[in-house]
Amino acid sequence: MDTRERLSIEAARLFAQRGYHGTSIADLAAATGLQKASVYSHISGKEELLAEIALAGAEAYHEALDAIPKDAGAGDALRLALQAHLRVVDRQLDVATVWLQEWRYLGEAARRQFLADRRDYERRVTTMFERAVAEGDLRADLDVRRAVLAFFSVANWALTWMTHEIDVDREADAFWALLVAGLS
Amino acid sequence: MDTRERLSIEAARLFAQRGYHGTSIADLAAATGLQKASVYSHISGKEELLAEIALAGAEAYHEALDAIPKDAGAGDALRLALQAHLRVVDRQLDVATVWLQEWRYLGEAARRQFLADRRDYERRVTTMFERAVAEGDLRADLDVRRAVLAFFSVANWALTWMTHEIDVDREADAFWALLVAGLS
DNA sequence: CCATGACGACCGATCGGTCGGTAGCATTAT
DNA sequence: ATAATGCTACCGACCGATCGGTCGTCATGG
Repeated sequence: MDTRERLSIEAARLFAQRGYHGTSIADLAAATGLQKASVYSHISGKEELLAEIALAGAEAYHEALDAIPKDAGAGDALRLALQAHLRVVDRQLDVATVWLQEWRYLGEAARRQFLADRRDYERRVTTMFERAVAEGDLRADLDVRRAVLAFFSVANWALTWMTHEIDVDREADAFWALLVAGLS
Repeated sequence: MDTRERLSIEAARLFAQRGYHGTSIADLAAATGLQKASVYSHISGKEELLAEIALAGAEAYHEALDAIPKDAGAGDALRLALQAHLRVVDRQLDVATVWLQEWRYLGEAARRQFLADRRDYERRVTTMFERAVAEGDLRADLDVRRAVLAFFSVANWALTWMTHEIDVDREADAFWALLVAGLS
């Protein structure tokens, strides 16, 4: 693995653990076994790393949605979407953490890109809910806005309880079943 | 309002907005119209403010639960608990944000206290779920652990969409109804 | 008269970032 | 085949700015 890639990975780890402002370039250099000055042979500044990680998060979520079979039923596609989201959280926990918590420290340009990507992602899931209602897989009188919020609530809160011991796909299925069937 | 209280309020606002490490004592002094040195007439250090705000969050959540009538049915008590939580988010958005996002920068002692308070809070809600199942207000085969996680997912994700235009109690009721009835 | 709170000046440490220089290696010219 | 060249990654030393925090002083009001 080349040095540039190691910098990204270690930066994601440190940003997720100590926060963007709580991580210094000296910390990052130490974590990669470099001197501070050497870090700047690979990056133009600290914020470049944050932007890169945040956009990598968006890409991961979008790609996870892309992998859902096009011929899946609308209801089942949502179950797979929750699986896809939780898989990203599990396999790229640091990136997902930065994506959720540290994006607000992005500069103007990168922040705009981030928000656009996130809005697209939410839009795709919203469309899936609308399809599921239209196809009769979900209640006809469903409040789609709140349903989408509930979906992302569960999906994003997973950051706080996710561990590698968990069977992610099973867990996602169980949560989806709970949401679909209701508590009563 | 005395100076010490203004410091707490402005600190919560700044910590919520820019993060703990992204907020300097100079920022806080400017926000309260003081000189940096004067801030230290009221606090012993930056971390004291973070600890105070984090513990204030815990207190707010616990008090909100306390206000639920003891004679409410177990199922209805959970609806009221979601109301109570969302009311804290709405009325003390800054404190709730720090409680959720910035607590990890607490020192050892304060962190332990924070985690204990949060565990107690989760325990109280878990007990309410168990009662609701026992009393037949929720499904007998309910997976309580996942149900509690779903509850806190929705409750805590509210930070991201809460605005003062929203009728909090109605919103909480609508979300609770959605969780109880399910998506299908 | 004295306790409190505000203040300007200052502290050592660390921040993000820059500088000139060099070791190592591949490409090219002789 | 060898010497000169160019390039990349790395480094120690350093930059001005800012960090959290301290000091001695002074004004004010009970």
